[in-house]
Amino acid sequence: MTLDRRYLMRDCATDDPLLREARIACSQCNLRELCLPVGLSTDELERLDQLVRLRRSLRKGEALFRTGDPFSSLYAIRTGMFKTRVTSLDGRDQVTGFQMAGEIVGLDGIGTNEHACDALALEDAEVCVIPYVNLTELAQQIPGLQRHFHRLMSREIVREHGVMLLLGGMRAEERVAAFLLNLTQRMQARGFSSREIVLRMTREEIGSFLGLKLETVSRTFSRLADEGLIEVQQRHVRIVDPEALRAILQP
Amino acid sequence: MTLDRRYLMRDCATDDPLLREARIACSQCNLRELCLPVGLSTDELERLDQLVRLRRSLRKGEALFRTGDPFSSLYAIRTGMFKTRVTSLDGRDQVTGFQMAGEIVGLDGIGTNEHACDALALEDAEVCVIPYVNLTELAQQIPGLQRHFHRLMSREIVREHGVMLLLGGMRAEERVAAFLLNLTQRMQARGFSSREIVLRMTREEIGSFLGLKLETVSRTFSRLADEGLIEVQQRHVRIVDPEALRAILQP
DNA sequence: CGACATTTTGAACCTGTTCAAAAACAGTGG
DNA sequence: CCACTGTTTTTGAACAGGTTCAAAATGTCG
Repeated sequence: MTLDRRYLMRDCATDDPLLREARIACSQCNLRELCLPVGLSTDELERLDQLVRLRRSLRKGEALFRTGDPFSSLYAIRTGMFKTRVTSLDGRDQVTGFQMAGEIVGLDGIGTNEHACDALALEDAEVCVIPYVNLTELAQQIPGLQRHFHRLMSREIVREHGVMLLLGGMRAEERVAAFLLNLTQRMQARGFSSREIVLRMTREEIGSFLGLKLETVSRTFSRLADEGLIEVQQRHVRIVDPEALRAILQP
Repeated sequence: MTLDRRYLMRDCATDDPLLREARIACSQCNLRELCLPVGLSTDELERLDQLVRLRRSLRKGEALFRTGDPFSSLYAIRTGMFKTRVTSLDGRDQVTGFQMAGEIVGLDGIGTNEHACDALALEDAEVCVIPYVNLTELAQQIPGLQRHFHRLMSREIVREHGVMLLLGGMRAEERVAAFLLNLTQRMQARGFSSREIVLRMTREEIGSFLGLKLETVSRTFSRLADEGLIEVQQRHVRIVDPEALRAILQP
């Protein structure tokens, strides 16, 4: 499952209209081992191609959808990183996750037919549009797709359990270590170095995700750097001692 | 949608074997407006009856499933309250939710075919066993059921977003207020008083859910009681001033 | 009734927050 | 290309909310 790194890194910003036809089919996509097509037969994959016909390009900062938007589609991220966030009645907000290539966003909208969070592009990005009704129709015919879709949602639930564990009990240093390790792990699964990270989000966004203030995130980075576990230069983070970082999580 | 309160409160502890045949069909169940059957036609409901043929009784403290258990079924809670919790590598655990009648547990297992959390009965309880493969087969034939099942999972994701918001940013008093209001709301939807709560969990379990220590939970209860917002006698909580409680969440 | 678990309350402590200011950086337009 | 403006990041010092440790009170169950 080695992916073509150059392809993933290619410049995906375009001046094209908001929506345009998909030029690359799921069956040809090099994210197919990570994305919706996982486990489908060649035959089934071709039927999936029929479904995912639209792409959408976003500029940095643009919203893929916002809380209250009518729900119609899921989105598979092709390039770029997103954040999802919820906002409480009194205006405080909480980043609920950072999503990258091959991951699906929009599942929150199925429950009420309205999106329940904002999804914002942290950099120029491109997504495949998966109309939900078409997906369910197809899933009705392809049990494997049905099953995979359920798995996807279940994994999202389990991922959130992990975040709750982090937010509920860990201290700042543990949260930051868990965050970095999680990022490297996911980058690695996409064929990138497991040591070099380029953060696409601000300290404040990291803090919001981790339940910390931005100053605490910054200080924790500095401390980990002082101790020689990482090297930090703005948004470039180099994991110097992954083992020590892991050790923070298993005292 | 008023439910028969006496029925919900009935003593459900039995000396029956672990599993036994369901005597009450989904189509007859007075939780049908809350549970899996929501929105199904009479005809479809009868097919659901075929699927949910087993019941399981649990004693207080017993596990419905544990992390690592092979996943085979979802469970619809008929009576009794449950908690779900995850445990980190170093043994700390986090309560991820409290579930009550009409709610579905076990969705965490779909992703990996193994349960990813523990589900424990906080009191004597009874659940309907919903074999997952049968459910998906039926969902394949009944689009409405398929849709409803997706909604169920999506709502769980959104619920967890709310918990993340709570854990990430709220202070102790807000967390406790949110917890109490959420409980009353759910009790009310089940035909109970929205003012009287009997907590089925310890202060420690509440604390674990809210990301607080048990002492903090206790102190916060005491403070809210001093201020006249609630009355606390051990596990009996009476909401004296619901508006003031809500006001805590919208400063 | 007695043993054990749960809850309450107090006081000292600590981690992360708040407020503030300087430094580094990014984007803009001349 | 550089200067300029606004944003992001770093760091310091005082502060506060929640934790920790401890002990008493209350409740529960055999």
